[in-house]
This record gives sequence, structure tokens and C-alpha cells, in this order.
Amino acid sequence: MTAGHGSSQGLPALERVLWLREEIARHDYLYYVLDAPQIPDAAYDALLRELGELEAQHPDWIIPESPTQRVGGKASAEFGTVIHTEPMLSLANAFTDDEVIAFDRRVREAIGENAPEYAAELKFDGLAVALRYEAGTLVQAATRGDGSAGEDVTANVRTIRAVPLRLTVPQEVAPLVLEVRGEVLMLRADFDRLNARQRSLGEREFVNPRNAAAGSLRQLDPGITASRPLRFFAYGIGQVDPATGTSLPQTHLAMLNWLVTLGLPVGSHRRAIATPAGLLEFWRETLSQRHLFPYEIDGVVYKLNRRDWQTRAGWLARAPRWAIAHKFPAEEMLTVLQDITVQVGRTGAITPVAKLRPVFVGGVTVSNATLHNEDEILRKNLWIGDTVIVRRAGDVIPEVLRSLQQSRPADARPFVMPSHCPVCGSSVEREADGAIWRCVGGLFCGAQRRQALLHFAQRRALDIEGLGEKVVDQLVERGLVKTPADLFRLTQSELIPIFRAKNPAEESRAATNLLQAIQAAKQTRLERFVFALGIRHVGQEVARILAMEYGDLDPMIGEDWNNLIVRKTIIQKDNQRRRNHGEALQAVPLEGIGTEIMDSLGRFFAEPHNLGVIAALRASGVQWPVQQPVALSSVQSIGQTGPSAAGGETIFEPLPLQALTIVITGRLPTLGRDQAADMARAAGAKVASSVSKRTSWVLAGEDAGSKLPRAIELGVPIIDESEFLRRINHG
DNA sequence: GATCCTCGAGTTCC
DNA sequence: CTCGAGGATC
Repeated sequence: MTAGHGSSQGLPALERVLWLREEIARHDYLYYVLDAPQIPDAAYDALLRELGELEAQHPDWIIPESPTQRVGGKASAEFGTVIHTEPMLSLANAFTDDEVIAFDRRVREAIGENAPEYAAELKFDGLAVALRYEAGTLVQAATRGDGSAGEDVTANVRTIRAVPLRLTVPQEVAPLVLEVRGEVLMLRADFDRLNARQRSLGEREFVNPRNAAAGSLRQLDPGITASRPLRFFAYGIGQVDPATGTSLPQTHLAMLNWLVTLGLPVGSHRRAIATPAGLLEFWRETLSQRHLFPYEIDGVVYKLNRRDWQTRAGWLARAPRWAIAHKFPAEEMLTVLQDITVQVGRTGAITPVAKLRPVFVGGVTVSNATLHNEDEILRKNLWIGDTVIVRRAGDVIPEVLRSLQQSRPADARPFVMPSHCPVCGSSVEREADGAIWRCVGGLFCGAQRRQALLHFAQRRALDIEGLGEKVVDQLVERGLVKTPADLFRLTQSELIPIFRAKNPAEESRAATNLLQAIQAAKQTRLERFVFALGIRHVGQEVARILAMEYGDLDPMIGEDWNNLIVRKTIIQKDNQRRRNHGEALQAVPLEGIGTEIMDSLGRFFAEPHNLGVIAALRASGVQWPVQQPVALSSVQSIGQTGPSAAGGETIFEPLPLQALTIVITGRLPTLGRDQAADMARAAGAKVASSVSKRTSWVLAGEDAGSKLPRAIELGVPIIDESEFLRRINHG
């Protein structure tokens, strides 16, 4: 009879707790993995409640893997960073049958096998995450981030009931380390219910299940995540310990089956396919069933099934060569073209814009779409009032494809290009055979002045942080700013009313910040300044060439541009002759800058108003380091025809990327794209903006666009950032 | 004059 | 990202 209180009552209770935990995990498995629940939700909730009550009586029995511990955890100030030991790669995309057939051909060539088998599965439209299990217990969850490092979302992922906190194998035989990769998403039905709840609470609704899932997973308070109905589906593995690695299933599909046995949900629509025709058939079949799946999918994925062949096929920059995502076509929707308005751009270009009855397409609501120019409207035969087909081209920009002529209403009317600028009333003109109408108002036109200011302040120009559309509109409206030079005369008291806020301290802080940003922008570089001026045909590239060749602004202003046009034309004609005769060529001034651009420069610098603005800017303290003019044109390729540099007193150390032309695409893991471009140029390379057969190689990062398939098509080598850095450092 | 390669300019939604 | 147009070359 000694103190039996704890043990006599405790032991059966402990057994009950252990049994409840196992039972709940079993029902989670039945529900989320096998999609075959055996008990009603109410019975499941009763089990969970009973467990909670027992644990409340015996807090020392609580373990982190208990299903009651999914909810809760405390909110954090920010997410930690997780480095992915094995980078989380993205997949190359295919949009057409031909691209899939080309993929199959490349795979067969790469592995030297004629009839490889593929695993075909769904491409979930959610967020990629990596789950790390150690000895069978979930220890960490991370988002993909940029592929090499993501955010630590462990507390949030633990609340997702489809994610097992323990793998369903005895601890002794569980893998030491197993990183499971998959997608977190929200079912369409759950999404609808969540939005209904948000509506009734007066909270903001989510635009689509993907955004809802992303927003829910990135909550700093895991309690909120717990209240959101998230799901998880595994589709692959990342890091594993060496022992597990050697005993993994041999094929991708077998590995997915193995993940199921570990208690992980895997999409059920998957199969082995032997031929490219079979892949295309799978795609068509899945597309036709798209709306039967309870979640959103944006395509299907094909992977080489045998894992040893995957290794043999290898990796290409940041995507595996042995897998491809075959995307579904952009969704097309019908809506009404309610009106066509026009916008006035920086150069006065009048651009017609379609005003659409808002339509939900490709995951967002679209109400505007550019129509490019008048000819485009005529070509597509669009009338105001027409029913039109809209889609999101690529993955972002809305596009009006065509109108349904048969349903044109009686009161439909054609678009008429306005004869006068809608903003300033100046006349609107179009060059002889140009496609674009322009307002001739120049800086008299408010729209052009506004755009000129925005251009001046933009990141690639003087980079004035905080000077965006709203502020510029206010400044122009209040008559505080007419030219860029006026920006540097602004005072604190003038700015305060612009940042009208409830709290006066906020106002003055915002004003101070803007003044500081303007102050900081005074110290700039010549190429930025020349670009910022907004001279017609002078973009970043031309501004760079000019800055290099002239070293300072005054020689540009002083240049006799009309004369240079004539001189350059003569030299080019003469070079033409020399080329035919095999003679050495003369250096051409300002390579890449022809008659039109020079004419534009000449007219800009001849305008007293422009010179006045430039003078005022410099007087306000805008300055740049003056460089030694570099005669770019004299060192470029023309000298190579003969053995010219024979005598050789001056031996130039060749730069590591000398004479290469490279193209940069996608998001690089550590470098900014501009940063990488500067490094490449410093190393002697030319950085081009599009891929051609003359491109030496393409530096590709995450989410590379159309340049990557183009590079593959042209057989241009593709490298990633680390290889890029190696080449820069070691030549 | 034709062709290929680039760059400039404009753009949507959150 | 896409289209239009400038520039170089044959």
C-alpha cells in the first residue's frame, strides 16, 4: 500500500496515451496518404481531445512528436536561414510537343541508351519545401528560397497534419538522415472554405490557392498556420546519409512507393512510360482531367526513372538534364473589351490600353492589357464592346488574343486614335512608316515630364529610393518640380505635406528619408547620369559606351555630332572597300552607335533648355568620377586580320574573359545580375542581352526565362554562378 | 536590299 | 517578356 497512487493510476493512463498517439498517426496516414479514412472526423477529434486531456494531467509525458504538439509553438520575429546541402533545383520547362521530343532525344544521347523509361507525375502548383528527418523524426523544414538557401519554417510545417512528425518505421531501422522534398499546397475546396471564413471575418481574401498556401506557410505565428488547411505531397529526396543512400530503391517510382511506406503522402497520378508518344499522351490525358483533381496543377513532370541513369545524364547549370516539366497551356478566358484608353510614355509614345471587364485568368484578376499600337488593334480587328479572349502570356503579362466577331454587339464601335494628346492637348504625329504615334508636346506635356522624372530617379539611373509614382505625381501637381534639377532644391517643409499621415512624426521622417536619398544620389557615375537624361535611343548600353569613350560629359556636349555622322559613314564605306581587298581596317568611332542615335544626341545637346538642366544639376552637386577616355573601337576585333602586334614590347596580360560574349539570365544565388555583368565586363567580356549563335556562353540562375531553351537550341554552353566565378578567377 | 544581332521602350499585378 | 527598330555586315 505504499504510495501506489501514481503508478496504479498512471500506468494504464500512459498506455492509453501511447495507444492514442499511434491510433491518431494511423488515421492521419489513412486520411492523408492512402486517402481512405476509416472513421468520421468527429471520432478522430474525440481521440485527439482525449489525448489532450490526458497530457494535460501528465505534462511530463508530452513529447514533441505527439499529435497534440502540432498546434502552437510561439511566434518568432523572423525566419532563420537553412542552407540546402543538396541544392533544390528547378526544372526546365517544355511547352510544346516538339520540346518534349527534343528532351527525350537529349536524354537518350546523354545516357547512351535507346529506350529509357520515364516516370510521369503531376506538377503541383504550390510551394516547394524540404523536410529533414533524423532517425525517423522530423527535425527541420525549409522553403526552397533561391535553391541554395531557404527559410526555416519548421514550426509552421509541424502544424500540417499531412506531414508525419515521425516516419512509420521503427526507430532502429529509420534512415539516419532523410531529406524529403515536396510541395505544400491547399486543396481547392479548402481554399473556398478559407476564403468564406476570411470574408465573414472581414479579412482580406486570397486570390488563389497557391497564394493562400504561400501566405499561410510564411506566417511568423505558427498558430495561424495551424488554422489553415495545408497539405503536403512528396515528390523526391534530397540529402540522405551514406548508408541509406546505398540502399535506396533503384527507380524514381519505386522510391515514391518507399516514401509512401514511410508515411509520406505522394500524388497518386503517376506511372512509368516508355516512349515520347506515351509522355505526350499522359500530358493530354492529365490536361483533360485537370479539373477532377482536388488541387491545382500547372503541368506534368517527366523524370528518367532509373536513378543510376539520372546520375549518368547529369545536370545542366541549375536544372537536371534528366527531368522536365511539361506545362499546360496558359488558361484563356472570355471577357468584354469595355473601352480602349491611351497612355503617354516618356518619349511621347501613345499606347492604347484595353480596359477589360475584370476576369480571373491564370490565377489573378486582369482588368488592363496593353494593345501595343494602332496597327495591332486593326490586325486583331478589336472593337470596343467586343467579347475578347484573354490570357496571361508567359506567366505574367496579360494579352488580348482576338475578338469573337460573331458576338459583336450592335453598339460596338471601332477605336479611333486621338488626334491630340489626352494629357497636354498637343498634336499627335507618327513617323513616315512607323507604327507609333507620339505626342509632340515634349516637356510641355505633363505625362512626359512625369515619366522623365521617374526615369531619372529609377534604380538604373540616379537610383533615388522612395521617389516613385505617387511622390512624383504630388511633386508635379504642387508645382514643386518641373525638371530633374528641381529635385535637388526641395526642402523639408515643402515635402512634409506630401507625406500626409496621421502621425506628424511619420511625415517628417518620410521627408527626411527622401531628402537623404536625393542627397545620396548626387554622387553617381557618368553612364548612369547619361542614361538618366532620357535622351532618345540612349539606353543603358549606349550610355555605357558613351561614358567609356568620352570619360566625362563635357566632351559629349562639345562633340560635333553632325560632323561625326559624316565621318563615321565615310570610314565605314572605306572599310567595306578594304574588307573586299583584304586590307587592314580603320578604327570605327563609337561602335554600335549609328546615325539615328548620333542625330538624337546632337539634337539633345543643342537644346538650350537641356544644357540649362544639366548645368543646374551640376551646380546642385551632382557629380561623377571622371575617367580616362577609352577608345573602345580601336581595340575591337577588326585588328585581328593581320599579324599586327608583332614587335611586342608591350605584352598585355589577356583578361580572363577577353573577347567573349556572354548572356546572363535568371536569379543568381549570390550575385545580382548587374553585379555579375559588371564583373564580366571588368574581365573583358561583352555582356549581351539576347542569346545568338555568337554567344560564347550563358550564365544561368534560378527561374531562367526563354534564354535558356534558346541557348540549348543553339548549342551554346550554359554555366552556373560558381563556374562563372571560377572562370573569372582562373581565366 | 536582306539578314542577323542587339538594344530600347513599354508593360501587369501584388 | 515581347515587339519594333537601329546598327553591322554581306
